[in-house]
Amino acid sequence: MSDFFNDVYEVVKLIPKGRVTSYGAIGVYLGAKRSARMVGFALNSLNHNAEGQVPAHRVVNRLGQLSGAPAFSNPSMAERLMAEGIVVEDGQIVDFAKYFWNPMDELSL
DNA sequence: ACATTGACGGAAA
DNA sequence: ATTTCCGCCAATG
Repeated sequence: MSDFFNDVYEVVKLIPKGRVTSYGAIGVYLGAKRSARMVGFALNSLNHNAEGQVPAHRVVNRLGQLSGAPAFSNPSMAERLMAEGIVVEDGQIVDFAKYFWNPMDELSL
C-alpha cells in the first residue's frame, strides 16, 4: 500500500469538493516533482479499476486544462467540476488558481 | 527481456 | 518571448 499509485489515490481522495489540484502538485507532495506523468498514469489506471472511489476528475494539469477529460464520460469531467461550482470553459478551468488545492498546503502545512 | 508510451512539468536552446 | 527536449517510474506491447 505504499506504491506511488496508491499514494496518489489517497491525496486525490483528500481533495475537498469544489477544489482541484494538478498532477505536478501531487508529484511534488509525494517527493517526486518530476513524476507528474506517473500521477496521471496512476489515475489512468485508476479509471479502469475504481473511478468511483477516487475523484480523479478534480485533478487537472497545471494549466487547469481537463487533460483527462476524455477518460471521463457520463457526465464529462467538465460537467462534474461545474457541478461542484467550478467554472469550466472550453475544457479549461476559469480562475484555476482560485480553485487550486495544494496538498502540501493543506496536508503538510 | 527490451523498447515505447503515458491524464505532465520544468529546464534548456 | 516561444519551441523543443529531457526527466520520472511503471505498465503495456
